[in-house]
Amino acid sequence: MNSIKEKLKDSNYRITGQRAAILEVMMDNQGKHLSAEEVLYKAREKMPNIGMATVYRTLDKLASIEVLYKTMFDEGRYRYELCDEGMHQHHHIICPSCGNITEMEDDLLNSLEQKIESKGYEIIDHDLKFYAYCPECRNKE
Amino acid sequence: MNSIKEKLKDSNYRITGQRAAILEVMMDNQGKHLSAEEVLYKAREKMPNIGMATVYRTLDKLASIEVLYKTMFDEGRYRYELCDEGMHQHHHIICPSCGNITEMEDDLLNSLEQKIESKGYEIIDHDLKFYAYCPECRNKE
DNA sequence: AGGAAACTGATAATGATTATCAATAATAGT
DNA sequence: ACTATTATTGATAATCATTATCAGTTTCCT
Ligand SMILES: [Mn+2]
Ligand SMILES: [Mn+2]
Ligand SMILES: [Zn+2]
Ligand SMILES: [Zn+2]
Repeated sequence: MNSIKEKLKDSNYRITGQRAAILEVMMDNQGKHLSAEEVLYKAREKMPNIGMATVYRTLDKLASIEVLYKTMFDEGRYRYELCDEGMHQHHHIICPSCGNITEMEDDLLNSLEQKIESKGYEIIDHDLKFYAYCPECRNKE
Repeated sequence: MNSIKEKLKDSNYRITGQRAAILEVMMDNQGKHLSAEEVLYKAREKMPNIGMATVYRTLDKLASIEVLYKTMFDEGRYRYELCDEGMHQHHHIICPSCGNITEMEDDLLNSLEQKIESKGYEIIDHDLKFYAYCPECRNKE
């Protein structure tokens, strides 16, 4: 949280009550993937007058300084979650039947990344989604 | 193209002039990632009265029977391309500086997929994007 | 050919995100 | 603490991609 405030200051971003509230929401919900609307409602519990535009602006700013990931899980809206400290984004497994999202902590993309870097690219991050029926949904068949 | 028509019939989809035109556009542009709007304009060269709604409907139908991939490259709109026959979607490398998209033919996700399947999932497909500065953009620094 | 069912284009509606702008609040320097 | 500068805010309107509606048309099976 301290390093987050430093990141904000480094980018000339001021620390306002609204931003603190949104950060709190994201930290209270680690592991979840929240939409902007969900963040708005949760933030209003701490700060009733916060507006939608501020939520969007803040989420985007926090994503731009790598405090949050901003991911689209194929439903036409972005979802946000706290970044993993110091590593690339973890992978997601999405069940096309029930919609549940599971996380995968292992990276295991080294051979692919080596191949890409050997062609002269400089990798910043990656985004890997698996579409897979989850064990529960498979049992229902 | 024959197997595509069979896939359409199997799903009770009729083969109309509009759909043929859209399929032609996608085949004329293999390797490209077209937005619905781009498909509309190219399809109108073959069939001037085709409407936007038909393009959206057709692209979605073709994606649902695995003739097309529908992918969002973080610009707020979907893009479509012909599927690779009989294999999972290839990977994409996106340059955050110039926006160019490169393809990667190697799959190389076996160890990850094994791990997921050993937990009881049934993998349908995956979607892997690398964000990486391309060789050209790196030279400009 | 005949008829059920699928399809079409024009248009309106939706829904997420972004832009605008006047009022307010956070910081840096005194 | 006071002030000037500059960033930020909330309300609102605007944008833009995608979907829904619906009456008229086309496909395709028998
Ligand atoms: Mn996650
Ligand atoms: Mn591709
Ligand atoms: Zn499931
Ligand atoms: Zn580039």
